Amino acid sequence: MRELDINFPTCPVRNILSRMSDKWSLLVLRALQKGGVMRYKDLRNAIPDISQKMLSSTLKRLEEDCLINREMHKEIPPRVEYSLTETGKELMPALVMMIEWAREHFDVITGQQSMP
Amino acid sequence: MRELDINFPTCPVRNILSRMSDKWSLLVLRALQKGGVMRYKDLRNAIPDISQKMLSSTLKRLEEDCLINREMHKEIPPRVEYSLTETGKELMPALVMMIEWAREHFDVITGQQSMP
DNA sequence: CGGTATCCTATGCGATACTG
DNA sequence: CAGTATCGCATAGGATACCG
Repeated sequence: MRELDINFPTCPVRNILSRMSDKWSLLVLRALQKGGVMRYKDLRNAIPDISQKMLSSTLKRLEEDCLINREMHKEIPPRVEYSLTETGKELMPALVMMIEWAREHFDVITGQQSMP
Repeated sequence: MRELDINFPTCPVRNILSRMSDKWSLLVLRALQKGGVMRYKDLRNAIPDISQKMLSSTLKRLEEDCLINREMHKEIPPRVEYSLTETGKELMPALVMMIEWAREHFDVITGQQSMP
């Protein structure tokens, strides 16, 4: 019951929200939820317009934040598999709710003005 | 059952998520959920480190997206009240879930590395 | 295949000053 | 009180080339 801390970066809400507020993280998480265990290339196919650079850095960030697992198989050619961690999976209900909400209200939200 | 559209900006999920992925929108929505009807100054107090410029532009964007109401009372001095629309309120369960998740997993997520 | 490294630019955002 | 207007910068992110 400490509703006190509203300062960034110690406030959990501020801190975590700031990690989600980038262009690709949520989309990568969603792709992994739908795809299960996925390779780097699978993720590029799932999100065609993400650049290599951004996919790499997003994956690294998510791994550091313990939201995804990265399993490296030392073969030739190399094979790397990504999947959600338990922590990551526990975020999914909230993310799915946001996505459902987005689908339901898309027309209202985008109706009045244009998205550049 | 059209799971096909993954292109921005026509994909509802891509489109809506991109609107949420800024520094302040979710925090403003959360403040309005906790505070109910709030004036401009109330919001500045609730989020002390937001600049006037960003609060203004965030509010304008949220209003255009039909997530908040802006009610202008033509008095002197002026009084402007902000509140969540029905559409905005319907997003709250998902946002609250994300916040709960953030609180529960804050330690795990921030444990390994430092947040600059 | 699964990435880095480098360069470059658009823009999100903050600070400050001003206004009806 | 509730905002604009203006300036300036840091950085998120794209394009391209290269690597083990």
